[in-house]
Amino acid sequence: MTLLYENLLSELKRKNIRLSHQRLKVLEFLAGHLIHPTAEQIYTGLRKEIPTLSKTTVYSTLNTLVDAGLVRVINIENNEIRYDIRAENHGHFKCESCGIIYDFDADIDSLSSGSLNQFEIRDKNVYFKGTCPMCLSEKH
Amino acid sequence: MTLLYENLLSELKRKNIRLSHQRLKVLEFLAGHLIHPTAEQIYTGLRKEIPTLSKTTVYSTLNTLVDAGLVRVINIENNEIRYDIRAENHGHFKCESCGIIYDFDADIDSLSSGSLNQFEIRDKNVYFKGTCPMCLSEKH
DNA sequence: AAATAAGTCGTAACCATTACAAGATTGAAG
DNA sequence: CTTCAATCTTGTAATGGTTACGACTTATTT
Repeated sequence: MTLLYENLLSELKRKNIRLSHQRLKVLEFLAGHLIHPTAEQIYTGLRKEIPTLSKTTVYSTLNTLVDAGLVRVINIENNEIRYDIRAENHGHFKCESCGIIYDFDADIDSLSSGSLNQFEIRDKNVYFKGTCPMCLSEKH
Repeated sequence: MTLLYENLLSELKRKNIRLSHQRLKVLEFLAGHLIHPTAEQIYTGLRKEIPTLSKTTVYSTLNTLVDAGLVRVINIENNEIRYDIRAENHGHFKCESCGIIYDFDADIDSLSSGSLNQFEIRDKNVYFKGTCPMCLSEKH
């Protein structure tokens, strides 16, 4: 995790993005809470340490990090954006009962079929929906 | 296409969903315009024939059809819901330049890895983003 | 034909996200 | 260290797609 965090910092420096206090804290939160949080969750989580933090800053920082390629957007529901710092190829499973988003290994690259060979692909996403084992067992 | 439409109607009857004028028109629009439209586009498209149509009805109808399993929601951007009537397993490619969403064949079922064998999967989605050939050629 | 259920409609509310402008911070140059 | 311009942060207000709600209309049942 520390390694991940260090890599992110050098990546920011390389792209000439200032390492402000707020940005570092947002990155730290993402690296330390691999729960695909919403902007609201990040905001609430950081307010303890930074009482003056503004929600606008969280959104603005996240957009900056997404543009820089350090953070990925997860669009599963249309009424909330989730953010993910993990870069490796993986899919997301959202439990419709508890709302938790799980990572799962998926060979996404093997999907790109020949019918898209004239297209410039910049981003690949896979998500499933259903019920997680924990919620399944509670239904008894 | 007519075949598709007929199948949808019998499916609605089977589920005891009334075949109101508005619902038939929404279905007809979806079957006749395979462009993954927004609710707004459906609303605008149908107002010519049904001047009294309400946007609320379009949303309500779409939600009914989605719950009945006849229509699928496509969440790619967080600020618009797109609707798709095609049922077969396929992925979506959204061009970030012109906004068009293309279908492409993808063996989505081959993705479900073993790490999800305790999960109840109800819905699988794959979408890519990038630039389509048309927009690529215009960049010259 | 009356009664009950379901569907439609318009308006208003909701709420996550963004726009904007003023004030604060940062990093580089001298 | 100081200055200065560029960038970043903040709060408030706006945006806009979607939903809640209540009145009215249409369909189905008895």
